[in-house]
Amino acid sequence: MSETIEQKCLSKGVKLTDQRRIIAQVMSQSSDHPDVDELYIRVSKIDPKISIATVYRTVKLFEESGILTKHEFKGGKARYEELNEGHHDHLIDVKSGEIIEFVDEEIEELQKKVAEKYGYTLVDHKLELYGVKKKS
Amino acid sequence: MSETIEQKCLSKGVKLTDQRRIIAQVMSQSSDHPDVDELYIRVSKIDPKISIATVYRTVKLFEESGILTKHEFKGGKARYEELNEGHHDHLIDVKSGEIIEFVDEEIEELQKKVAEKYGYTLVDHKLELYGVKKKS
DNA sequence: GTAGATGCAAAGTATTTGCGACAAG
DNA sequence: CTTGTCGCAAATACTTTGCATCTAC
Repeated sequence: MSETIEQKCLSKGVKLTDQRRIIAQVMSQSSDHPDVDELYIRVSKIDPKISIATVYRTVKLFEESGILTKHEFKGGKARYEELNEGHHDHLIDVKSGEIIEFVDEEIEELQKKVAEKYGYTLVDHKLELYGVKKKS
Repeated sequence: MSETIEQKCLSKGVKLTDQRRIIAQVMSQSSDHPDVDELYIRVSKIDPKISIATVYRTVKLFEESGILTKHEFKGGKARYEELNEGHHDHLIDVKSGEIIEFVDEEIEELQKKVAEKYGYTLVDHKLELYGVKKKS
């Protein structure tokens, strides 16, 4: 287990409020990739007085602080995920919406090479695979 | 040169109106990846009476008909591009916003393999590289 | 004590839709 | 003719913001 979100807030100078603590806790416990509405529903169960504006403000702040990462998958709302040391990409089941995380070093390397080829240094990338489950 | 957008409309049974013809023409002549606002500005120069609702309806229709393809790059509005036989991905200059199209067969292959590995058939994918230009 | 965070409601964006008038096939 | 399209404005969906109040440090 790496640093908790609370520890990250401290080390990055992000003030810790009750609301932020709750949002951090919910995100840590979410292994899916909730959108803001879903996150709001989950935090509301812990503290019903939290407003959706605070949830929006907090995910944005956490994203800027490198605590969460934002995904904009096809045709939907922005979804968030805790950012850990291990980078990964996503394989999305187009039928069920299920998301599988994967890492492929070979692809990562090739991406860098492609950027180099055009005279760029890769600073970020987005790879999403959309698939249908095979009959087995 | 492959089929024109107008030809594609005919073969796909999409009714051709003046507005659609103009939008098709503008998209054909656009080598960048305009968003709806930008597209609206361009078509308005040809026919100022076209409404933005029609532009939205048309790009959606063209997308569903496989004539245009939609991109949702980071933190921006949806942008459209004419869909040709040649598939490609995008390398985006994070400073200037410039977009470079590229193809890398090796990456394409690896993507299929990754999907297979998890028991999926790849139906679509999205690969965007974000980079900064190297000093030369 | 003070700078920054919160809740609320109002304001912004981007996009979609209902409807009566109109045009393509 | 008849079905589908257009323009308009209103509606929707998601996200941001102004402001008065409150809270972490």
